[in-house]
Amino acid sequence: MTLTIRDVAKAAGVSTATVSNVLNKTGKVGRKTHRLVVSAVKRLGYVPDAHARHLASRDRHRTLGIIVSDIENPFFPEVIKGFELRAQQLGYDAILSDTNYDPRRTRRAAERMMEHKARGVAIMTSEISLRLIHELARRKIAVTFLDLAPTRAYMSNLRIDYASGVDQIVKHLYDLGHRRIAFVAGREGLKSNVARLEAYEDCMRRLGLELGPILPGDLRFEGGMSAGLAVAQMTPRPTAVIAINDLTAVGVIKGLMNAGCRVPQDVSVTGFDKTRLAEYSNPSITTVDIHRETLGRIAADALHELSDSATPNGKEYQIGAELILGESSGPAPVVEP
Amino acid sequence: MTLTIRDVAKAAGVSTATVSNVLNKTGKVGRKTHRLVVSAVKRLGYVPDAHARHLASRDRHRTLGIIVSDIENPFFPEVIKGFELRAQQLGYDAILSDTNYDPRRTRRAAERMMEHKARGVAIMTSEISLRLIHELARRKIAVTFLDLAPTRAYMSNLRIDYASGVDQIVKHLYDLGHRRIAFVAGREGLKSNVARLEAYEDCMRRLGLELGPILPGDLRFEGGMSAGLAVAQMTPRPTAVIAINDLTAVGVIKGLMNAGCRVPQDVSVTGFDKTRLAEYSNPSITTVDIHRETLGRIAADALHELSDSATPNGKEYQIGAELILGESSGPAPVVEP
DNA sequence: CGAAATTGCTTAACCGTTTAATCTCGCTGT
DNA sequence: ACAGCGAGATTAAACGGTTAAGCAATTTCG
Repeated sequence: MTLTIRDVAKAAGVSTATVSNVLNKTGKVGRKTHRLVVSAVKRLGYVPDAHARHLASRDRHRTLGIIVSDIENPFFPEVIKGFELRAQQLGYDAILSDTNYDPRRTRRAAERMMEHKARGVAIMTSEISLRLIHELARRKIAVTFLDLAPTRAYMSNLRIDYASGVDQIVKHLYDLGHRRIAFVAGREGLKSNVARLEAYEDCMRRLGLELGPILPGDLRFEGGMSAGLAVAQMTPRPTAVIAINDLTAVGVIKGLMNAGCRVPQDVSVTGFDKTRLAEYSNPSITTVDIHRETLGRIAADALHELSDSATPNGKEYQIGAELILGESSGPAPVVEP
Repeated sequence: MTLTIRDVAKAAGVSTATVSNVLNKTGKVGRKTHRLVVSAVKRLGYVPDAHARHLASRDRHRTLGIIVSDIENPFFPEVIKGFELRAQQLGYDAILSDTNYDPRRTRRAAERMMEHKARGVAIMTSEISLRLIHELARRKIAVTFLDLAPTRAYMSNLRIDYASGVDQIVKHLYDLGHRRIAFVAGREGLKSNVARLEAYEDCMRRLGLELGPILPGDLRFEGGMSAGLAVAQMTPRPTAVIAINDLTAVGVIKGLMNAGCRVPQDVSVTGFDKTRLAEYSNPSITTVDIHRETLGRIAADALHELSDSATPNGKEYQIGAELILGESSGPAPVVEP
């Protein structure tokens, strides 16, 4: 019924093996025959069956998977894009699963990767159980994690250089004359958030500055807004606020403005992650870009390397971060007498 | 080497057919044997090979594809989410391809769908050639389009109700007392943009209003900003601006503000699409939500229906739109003497 | 009680490719 | 003229499942 390699073989007057050799460019086919086959393929509009291919050749055709927690989170699409592009370049078929923060769907996602006989899986969510990780390891499926520790066999770790990002922000503010620098935190459970907070504390200490007030946040607009309101009423008031992410920063700005503070004239505000929000909010936000597309690309590279080498030792990769200047940060206000 | 159904069969002391029947819940297996098999599967940690499954049973295991032009465009992630979720519920495996507006990659995407023997493909990009569409049709692969016409066999169309969305915006502004309402356009080639412009003209006419100035835009921040500047300098100045999308609206607001206009006291501004931008920009934007997740869900449903029925007649589906009130629109300023 | 129907399981062919092993020639070199 | 050799093609056995057909044991029923 469906068009198979046999139909092509018949049409070209050769065997299926020859057609296969042409399709896979093994170079074992003579010029004349090659032309015959190619033209038959064209004429019939033949497209090989991916499943049959995968099944018959465990090595030539491979797939790489990526599991994200929430495709709606603007962090991920760029990562996915980088991942897919690189995977494609390396000759892999890429499949994506979204867990939606749901353990059941996370389990399904991992199963899907196994079912599809993925060579490697980039796990871009922290909500994954050890059981699943072990199951992947047992099948010798390469894995990359995001900001997690376990660099064991078949596992590499992608570390985002939050410290450097935070350093750049703090130094930027310091250079602008800010000394009282507040911090609006995110969720305590999240490694990435904790890392940023620690980097902040670290950097402040190194600069010999007193730790500014550390306010709670929720990674959302609302949390930022109440933090902004709180900051506006402090005495002495911090002259700068470092928010855990852009969305929080937008909230902080709104809160400050509602309380009558000008940004950045009275208070400077910075974000993190360089979302579109940072660029288009009003004022635009000074933030940190953590090369997400690069992250995706490196994940693919890492998986490729792991699954390719005979001795699959995990590595640690660093993803850089870069300060992006916006309108939300400016010189510290001159001290009142 | 890899764990196969034969290993499970051996471990459970039954035939592979029985294992298969248990796995597929055909109900042809006795209770005792069933338990035996299930426990063997658990014990060994067996996961069936998706490729072999697909190959062996062309009907039980099916996949649905979705092709988007740019996963970074915040419009798509939600659509994808709705699509994947529904596809999963209907028992399909969903695969995604991103074309990045590149015809070559669009071609690859379509080929991938054919290789994977997708039952249906939701095409969420307008950059697709007729050749490709015909190739899909020839293979009897169901297809859904976005705002395109050709409702033929194996093809359904998803129509976003832009008219209703625009109507709601115009009426909302009208009710607020606005009479001079400008429009900032997008790209001329895009159906969706044209539809919005036409709906605007239509609605203005029905309300007996003079068509406000129609300014060029580029779907981007910059275009919006220069439009905003332009509007600020007009006499008489429009009291409201309808932007083709949220990003443009943000630009318009920035432009207006830079020119000394207050939003919404002097000029009201509205967007379209309800992106995060609308919610978090300052002021937040009055916009139109076009239920994207629903769009994805309906796409999956449509494909399911097409590929399932014996007479695959294309249908037309409507996706609703809903006005979302923000801070960027308010009562028209009182007319100066 | 024996034939017929039902239940539960196995056997083996098949899905559409790839690929190792094998075969067929036309050439080379002696 | 002939053994030896490649290049180029074919044959057939996988790959890991599904499923129609067949068979054995048990149940149903006249």
